[in-house]
Amino acid sequence: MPATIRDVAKKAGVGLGTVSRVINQSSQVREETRLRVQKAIEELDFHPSPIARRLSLKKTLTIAAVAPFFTRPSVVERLRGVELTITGTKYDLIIFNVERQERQEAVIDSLSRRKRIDGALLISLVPSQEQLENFRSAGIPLVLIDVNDPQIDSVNRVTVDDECGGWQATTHLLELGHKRIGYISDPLKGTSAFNPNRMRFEGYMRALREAGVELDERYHLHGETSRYSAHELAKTLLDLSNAPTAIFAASDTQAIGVLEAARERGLRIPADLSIMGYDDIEIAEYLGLTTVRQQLFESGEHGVWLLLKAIEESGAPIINDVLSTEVIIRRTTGKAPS
Amino acid sequence: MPATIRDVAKKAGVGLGTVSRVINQSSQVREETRLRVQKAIEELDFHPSPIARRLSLKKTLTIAAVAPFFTRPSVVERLRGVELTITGTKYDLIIFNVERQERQEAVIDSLSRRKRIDGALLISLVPSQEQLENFRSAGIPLVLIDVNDPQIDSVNRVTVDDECGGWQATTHLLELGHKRIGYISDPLKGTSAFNPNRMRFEGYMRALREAGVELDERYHLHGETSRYSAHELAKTLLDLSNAPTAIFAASDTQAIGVLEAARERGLRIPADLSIMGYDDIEIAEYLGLTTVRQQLFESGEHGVWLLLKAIEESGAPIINDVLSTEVIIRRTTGKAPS
DNA sequence: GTATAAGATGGAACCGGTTCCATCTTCGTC
DNA sequence: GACGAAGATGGAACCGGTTCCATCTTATAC
Repeated sequence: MPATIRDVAKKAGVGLGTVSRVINQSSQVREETRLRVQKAIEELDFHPSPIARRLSLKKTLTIAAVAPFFTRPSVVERLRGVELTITGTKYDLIIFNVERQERQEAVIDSLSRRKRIDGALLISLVPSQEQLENFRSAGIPLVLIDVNDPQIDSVNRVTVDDECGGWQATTHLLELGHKRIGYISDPLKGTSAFNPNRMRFEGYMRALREAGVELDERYHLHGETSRYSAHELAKTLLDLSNAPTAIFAASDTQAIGVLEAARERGLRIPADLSIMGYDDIEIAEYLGLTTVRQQLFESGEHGVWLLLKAIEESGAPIINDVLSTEVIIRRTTGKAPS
Repeated sequence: MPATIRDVAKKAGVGLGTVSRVINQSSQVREETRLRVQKAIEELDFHPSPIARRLSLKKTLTIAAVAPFFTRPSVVERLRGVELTITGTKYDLIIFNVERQERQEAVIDSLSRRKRIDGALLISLVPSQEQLENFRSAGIPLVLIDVNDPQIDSVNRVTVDDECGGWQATTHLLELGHKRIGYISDPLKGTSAFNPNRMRFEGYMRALREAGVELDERYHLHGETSRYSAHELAKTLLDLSNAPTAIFAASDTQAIGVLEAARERGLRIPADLSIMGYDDIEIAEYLGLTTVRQQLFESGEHGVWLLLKAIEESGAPIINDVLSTEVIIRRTTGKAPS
């Protein structure tokens, strides 16, 4: 039977209030008493029960992270940031994997019920207005990571400046002398209002505009997210008269499809065609893919900071923390063919 | 203020014991009373506090999974199995990421302190004898996933039949007509006693023996786990007089190094050289790498089953659950050159 | 109608902490 | 040395469930 605070009190010959004060580093204890209690704690190998503390504090000291954990490597990296940051705080982290819509609803509903968690992080998931309202009325602070929907307001968020990312990628290609730059992405107008692709595309356009390059509608193609779809779209681009000399894909996965199409056409990379991805997933390094890196790990870290602040300071302001992006230059981009 | 069980009791005009019985589906309640309580629960939107329940039950209803979460994609897949299986039970899952030795110690020590968790899953991590002893003396059931150390005994485990995997891979190559089959792996005798490579190698040898193929010592090379090291080792193999016509690498990561070496030497794959990996990581599919798939998801699933059994039936026997492997044939293996 | 067993119910005590308030010490001041 | 303020301490009450036991109801048998 593990020792309780009362056992310690008895052994040290003090009241239980005093033991509690020692555990919680209260300054209200005389040094001499503190040592005596400390000694009893060690002799009994006493460890306070986190559950009893939670009940008495009326806090769960638990934070939930909800994410489509395994579908995208980027999410794992974000979670790594979350996990590492929570360690060293007094909070426990419960991770929920959400691969399907119905599970998302079930998980979020169960979390917004009172008394299970002190706060939640939603990663790469778009909650409905109703779900947001449930959290609000339950008084559970929320932080969204990687959810850029402008409709979602008055919720703490950590987002990436995708417009800037699109601009950086395009500018990198422009600086290499490319004028005909293709763009392949997911559909810009989907049922989901959450669309980082829209922002990347805006950045792409701004870069071209700033460089005084004329826009050519034929260069922008949109299909589903898969590599296969990107593969087909890339072939369409390469078959154009005046085909692009560079292609910017809105994700590394799609860039891989483009790489395959180029290989199929016998194009040398980057001599004949430059290719840029977006995300810097693990395979990117192996493939030597030039890409745009988001601060994934840091997004998790910042998310936890925001959440802890929201939990501990009830009047904390709502923050939208926008992280910057960075071009990672590898072997798939080079000077434009002259 | 959320409703408590006492509020419900008052509202329904019953004692609190009765409410508790209704919540816990005890049969000891008259149907009529049950309905009355049910109604009060709904009207008050009452949800029992998991924390109070835990304190009173003296159970944490929490399970920990400890894993080097992000270093290997295979671990993520195992965790997926764990997470999905725990959902739907009454337990919460806390995940700990362990990337360094010192963190492993800190995490495991803190977990084996009483009263934090009801059970733990250690994934792809080798605990010390002392750590095992700590769990045992704290009465916390343990399941090891992907830890094949024969020294570790009397602990529930989910392992993979690596000997069989090695045998299957080698047999696949033998069936394609290869006689000179190289083998590249991590060092077989490391400081860590945990060595699936050893078993894979045993399987490789058994397959050769059974096929009546003579062993050639020069074909077995060992280096560190990286792709770069495998790259170098592969070149050594390919430079042999009587070079192997097939190479079996003990991991997909190492197989990628072999692929690079083959490309560097201008070898056609699989016409000139067949290559097999092990693990079936995500990139393997993209590269068309023939490999050996372990039941990763299932290993997580089985791990949870074993753990729950150990938690709920105190006399449950120790089990070592060995999962089988499967060869995934893709494009890097083919008939031996004649 | 009564005796008895079986079933349903109420609530005190408990799980192991925290906190607040009353009480007791200690110390500085004149 | 007396007095008041500040500091230290003890412990009851509480957090919100579960469980056990005593009590009350109902069903069954004769």
